[in-house]
Amino acid sequence: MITRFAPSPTGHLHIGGARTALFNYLLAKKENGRFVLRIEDTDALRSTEEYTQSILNAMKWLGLSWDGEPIFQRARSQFHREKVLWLVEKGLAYWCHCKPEEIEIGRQKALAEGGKPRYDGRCRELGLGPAPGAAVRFKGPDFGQIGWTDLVKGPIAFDASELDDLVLLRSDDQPTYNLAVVVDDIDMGITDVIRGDDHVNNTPRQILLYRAFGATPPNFGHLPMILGADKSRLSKRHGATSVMAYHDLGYLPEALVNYLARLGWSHGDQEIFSLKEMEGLFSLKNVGKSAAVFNPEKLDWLNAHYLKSREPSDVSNLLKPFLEKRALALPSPQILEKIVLTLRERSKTLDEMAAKAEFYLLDLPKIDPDSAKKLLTPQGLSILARWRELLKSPPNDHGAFENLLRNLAAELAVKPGAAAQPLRLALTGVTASPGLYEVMDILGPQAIQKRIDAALAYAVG
RNA sequence: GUCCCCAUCGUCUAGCCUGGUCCAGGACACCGGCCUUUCACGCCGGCAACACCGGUUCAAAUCCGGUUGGGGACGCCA
Repeated sequence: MITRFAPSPTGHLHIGGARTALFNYLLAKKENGRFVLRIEDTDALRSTEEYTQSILNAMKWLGLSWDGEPIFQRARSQFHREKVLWLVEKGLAYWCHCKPEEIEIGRQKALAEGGKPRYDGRCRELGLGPAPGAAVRFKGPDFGQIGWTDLVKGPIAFDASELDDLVLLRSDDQPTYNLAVVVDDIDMGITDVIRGDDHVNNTPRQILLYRAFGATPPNFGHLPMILGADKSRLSKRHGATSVMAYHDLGYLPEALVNYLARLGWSHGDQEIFSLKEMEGLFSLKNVGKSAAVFNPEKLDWLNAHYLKSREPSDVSNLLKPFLEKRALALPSPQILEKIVLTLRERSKTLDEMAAKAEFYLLDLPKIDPDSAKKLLTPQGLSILARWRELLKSPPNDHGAFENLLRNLAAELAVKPGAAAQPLRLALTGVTASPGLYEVMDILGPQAIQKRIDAALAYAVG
């Protein structure tokens, strides 16, 4: 089995493309086949080197390694051209001298009259030859059915009369998508073409081309679209759509891969899958037929899960760029790991974790004014003053702090929570934070005193 | 408009092929509770769906037909 992912470098790798790539990758792995990458850069105007690199990077980040070197389609245009000419020679394609503008007018008219816009084939039997501005069209059948058993959707059939004679070679001598895809898929020995739903309409045309070339068509499988919350096709206005945008937001590749896989595919009730595990489990039989809505909350949940289950040292390293982006000084690896340990159950993304880490890394935390108003009251300040005394020598384990807190609460006749909050505000600047013992363990005795002093001064000032 | 595809909780889905074990299971989200120095995490519990109509059958989420709704395609883009 040989599968392929064939993106056109006219944009960054997006969510939909990534899932297509993932399913092709998974299928090849499951069947011990090959997964190849082909860059469809035949649209010279819109294809760029930057996008090509961006797509390759995104694939690597996701862990979707391909076999062999990527194939660049543009480099093969001469080969494609020869194949077109061969078709003309065999009488399976013909030169068309129609002006694109004229055809466009006919198309608009047909659409306006409620019909299906299609080329009328007027140059078909004219026996025209090459000429400036001429294109080559495929000579399709006039009747009959073209069908296949789709790997995900089951039997699909089109009437030949629905298909017009598609252009194979543009008037600028460049091969078109449908031609290049078929020629390359044959040449590369692709056995299974797994792609987006939006290609179903191309499939009968491509099957016809396979036949014209005397080749057996591969298996086709069309994956349902991914939709936004409003059920329309996922696009920029639904938020981040490029894979690397999720990287920048602080998502882990395994979370995104896991999420994308479950968008359409399932294996019973299981929700958590590693890429390796899916490689053994994947099957197109378990891919649904209907479109799926992209749900960022579930992605968040998965990301939080992986943030918690990955090695803290790994997470520390991944977190560094996000801290740097916030211009925060990096602590020692040991301290950073401790910080991660206190934050990973409270963060959905690395970026959120970096934001939450700020109070540790700043010289003094930013005191939230509203919380200060509530907590740095005369009573709060006296509690804080007591803490200042008590913490001259900070507790050296969780139990010791627990005792300190309970004793103080008893002495002041308040609940432990009430005794703790002023200290929390002094140390972290906010009222919701990791456990106070863990925070103090990370800050160390000097910073503790400094922060308490600053909080006492804050209230006074 | 024409053609193609799709239709189970708000969302992702299991079940559908091989009808009864489904007054429909899991997950996210949401709501309640427990735990608790705050917030989270975790644990426990709850809310919530077979689009509609007809047919086949002793029996339909499951099979068939239609309706409605949604998506996609209709390029000398890919």
